[in-house]
Amino acid sequence: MRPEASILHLDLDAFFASVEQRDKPSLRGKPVIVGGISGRGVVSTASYEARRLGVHSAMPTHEARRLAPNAAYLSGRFGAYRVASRQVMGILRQLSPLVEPLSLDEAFVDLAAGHVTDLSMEGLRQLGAETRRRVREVTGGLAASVGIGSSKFMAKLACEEAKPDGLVVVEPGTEADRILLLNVRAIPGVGPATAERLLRLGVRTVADLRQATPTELRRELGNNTADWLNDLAYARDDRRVSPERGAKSISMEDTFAVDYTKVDELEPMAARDGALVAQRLRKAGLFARTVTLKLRLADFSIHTRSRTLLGAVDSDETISGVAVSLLRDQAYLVPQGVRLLGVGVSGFTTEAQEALFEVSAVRSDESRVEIPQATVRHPQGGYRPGDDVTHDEYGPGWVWGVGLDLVTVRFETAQTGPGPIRTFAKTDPLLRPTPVLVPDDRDSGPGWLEE
DNA sequence: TCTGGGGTCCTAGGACCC
DNA sequence: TCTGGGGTCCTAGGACCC
Repeated sequence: MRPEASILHLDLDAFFASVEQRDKPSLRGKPVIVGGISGRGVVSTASYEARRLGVHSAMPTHEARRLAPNAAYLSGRFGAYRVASRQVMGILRQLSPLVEPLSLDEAFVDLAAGHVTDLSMEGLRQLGAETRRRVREVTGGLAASVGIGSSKFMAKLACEEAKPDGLVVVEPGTEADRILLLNVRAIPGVGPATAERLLRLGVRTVADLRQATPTELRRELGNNTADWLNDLAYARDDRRVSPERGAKSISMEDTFAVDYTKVDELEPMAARDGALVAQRLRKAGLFARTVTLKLRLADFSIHTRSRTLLGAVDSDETISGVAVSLLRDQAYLVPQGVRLLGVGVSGFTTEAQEALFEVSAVRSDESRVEIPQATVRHPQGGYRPGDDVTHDEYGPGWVWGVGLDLVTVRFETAQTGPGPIRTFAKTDPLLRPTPVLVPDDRDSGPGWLEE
């Protein structure tokens, strides 16, 4: 905790859904849901109109469809989200070089390390308002909420309080009183499991937390969590804003439309995900020593196997080979039904340390597995709801609906106002996906998130 | 037609080393 | 000879976040 309120937290409101409403005028003021739109998908972001119907992030999409049958269901356009994110981070970096992005739509800023000199309450309110105004202007209309306080904890809570589309500055000295009535679930880092344990101690609110004895907290939660919670109960938090933390792992996973029960069917998936991960690794200029294979079974249990190699690698063949080998180690689980398979790498270095015998060990020990093309990821091929398309006659639009052979397009853009709908054959030579404007994405961060 | 796809951090036990 | 302690690396699982 600092003597002055010099940490700012910014969060874009209903980020993905807001970008969609910005670029699709006919969706403004309507419920919009971005997320997995297939049978086993979940909601990533719901617009505020959809939230009013009871839809929220992490909710299974089929449930959302029941609550909001008339909402627009979109897969998401990550290129567009990255562009907006980059614009916002740019605005924040003008306040201070110390910007810590937490995801595409959220960041901390250390104002004391920057060019901001007036840290008075009035000065901070102006700064917050101006930042929100700039975000709206530069991104073409996106709403951001801002919280400012004397620690990361207070700034984040203030931002939460400010939503939607608001600003809260917490006056230094008032922190400990302000949080007394908060439910412990409002503390970032306290999830369902920790809340449940706390409840067993009769702890519901921050005030209850102060009443609990350190001994019983430690017994129930372990020393680390107990001490950390005890500090937060009095709003003590001196975590620094640390920008540019390099990635520690890269992974890819897929939930299947139906469960798989045979290892042979899963091997190509493991190989493909391994190759995709290797591709991203090379793009980032990294090498990895550890490969992890993850399975989620029909009963939703998660099982991981990892192997750390003697050297750091980045080739499709090695990573795929290890992934397949790890899958074979887990083969005994497969008959229970596998609903998700994932491959991840970690233990990064910036130089190759490929130990040759390891590669050959993988090759000789494992029969070669053919690596299918990445396009398998979207087996329906081509068009997904919400995607940008261009028609030679009608111009730019977006995919409104996809049928067996047909695709329905709404011709409108951020600038046009609501536009007309037309249906085409998927194979129509005049229609094609609009090339995505992806910023070169060294600092792209996690790809998929809810707001 | 129950429950995504990224990530981060922590814990705990065993191997191994000094 | 009858019992150490610290540190690091590795693995598996779990909690949590957006």
